Amino acid sequence: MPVAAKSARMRYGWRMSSVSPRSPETPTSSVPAARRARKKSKTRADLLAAGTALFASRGFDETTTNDIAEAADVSQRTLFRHFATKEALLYGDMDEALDELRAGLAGRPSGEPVFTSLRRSLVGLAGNFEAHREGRLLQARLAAEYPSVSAYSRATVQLSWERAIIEGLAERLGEDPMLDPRPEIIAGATMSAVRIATRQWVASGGRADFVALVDAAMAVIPHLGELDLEMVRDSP
Amino acid sequence: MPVAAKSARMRYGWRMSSVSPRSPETPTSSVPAARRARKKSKTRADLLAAGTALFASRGFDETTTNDIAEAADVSQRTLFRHFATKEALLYGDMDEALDELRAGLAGRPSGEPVFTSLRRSLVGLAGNFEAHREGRLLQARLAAEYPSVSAYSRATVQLSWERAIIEGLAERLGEDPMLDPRPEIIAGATMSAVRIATRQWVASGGRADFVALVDAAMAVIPHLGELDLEMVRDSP
DNA sequence: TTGACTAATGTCAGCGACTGACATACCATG
DNA sequence: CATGGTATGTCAGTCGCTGACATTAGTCAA
Repeated sequence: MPVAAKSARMRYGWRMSSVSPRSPETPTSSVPAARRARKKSKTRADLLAAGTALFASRGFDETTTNDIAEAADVSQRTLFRHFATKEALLYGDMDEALDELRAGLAGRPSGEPVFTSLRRSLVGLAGNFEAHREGRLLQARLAAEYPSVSAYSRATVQLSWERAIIEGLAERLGEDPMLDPRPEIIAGATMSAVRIATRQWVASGGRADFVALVDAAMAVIPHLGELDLEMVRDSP
Repeated sequence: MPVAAKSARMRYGWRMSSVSPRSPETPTSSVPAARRARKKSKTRADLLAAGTALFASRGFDETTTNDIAEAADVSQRTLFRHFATKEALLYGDMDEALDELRAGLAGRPSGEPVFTSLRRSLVGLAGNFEAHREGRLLQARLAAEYPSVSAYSRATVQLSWERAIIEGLAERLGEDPMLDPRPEIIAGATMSAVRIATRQWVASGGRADFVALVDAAMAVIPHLGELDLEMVRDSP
């Protein structure tokens, strides 16, 4: 029961391309010259599995990178060749989610209203969360307990989503995101919506409907302007 | 010229209350029993000054915490008693900005429209930036160059502002921020506006009018709803 | 003034994330 | 099979950061 961990680390975490395990072509035959890639993928997958298991049972700070490497039967050095940081290892399966988000945004029909496109794209993210419920819940719980995990989530994982949204929206709007502030502003509001939805989803133990939660939070964005007229809070 | 630093560290950074240097009561007399506090403040100030100077001349990763401690003529252990992390030392003068933001929000008249309150409160932040131009520019430049600094800025500094805004808005709206998503959504959009404004301000070398920049970015928030109707981007 | 009390600092040993350098094993390819 | 490149192992080292304990020095009451 590490009391909100008094310490922890974090580095950024980008780079490291190495394609995710994915389906190795076809179980057999086809392209026989891929053993090397398959072994590499396996090493990565082993590390991911070992890390997840240890983090879940012991906690984040309580697990050393050496523990993980040994559990995966590789050297610590190999671990750090696959993952830039300990945190990156915890979020090692997040690339797919990013891809789905990007693809979702890019795939929306041209004439569709912006917020509709955004909401529909987030369905992809939501689906990914439900498809990896246990892993996502673990990540969320560790982020709630360990500051370094929380920081990594915000500064790396969520930032990558935000950037994907900014680029996707700018593309749809046909504007340069460095000149038109709207994509970035919308992305900021959207990330808040995603955090709200995630928090509620985690609180429900992953049983709530993620899509509905995101939609509910997203729904308030277009109505923010109405608040500008309200003269709230007359002291009772 | 560290090429976007290949490595760096970060921990969270909260805790550590120790009041900022502020005015030590009165130059003389008054409360003579405060030498201890003054010395502590001086140590902190020395560390801050040493850190700033070294970071500016050598870079962030290129400066060790030991370098800073020695430059300030204290032990490394003392440095870490004053600042939880190396990054927290770089942002050691940011508390004032947070206080101004909080106070600004709390001090706005009750009947004032929400966005007006927010914009006026951000004037405090802007003023703080202009009052500490060199320091803020250094922080921004280091954040652009070193991932660990950027991560800390996002995950700690900006998060504290965001929380202040959420709490301030919830208070004004008389709502529980855990039930009403609007404060958090607005805060997310606002933080994007602040980042946009900061980026432009830094690009201008700190010469642009920060208040005007924030206002310009904030101005689009109430009009986000209009985007929902647009059917943009008909391929040319 | 003196003598406890305690807050601030120093010292030291150590943990653990991460890295560079070099060696080795192994798959790929002509 | 020879050649080459890539994934991995080994090892030593850096650096941020921490716990434990000793020391210094304001503080405050008698």
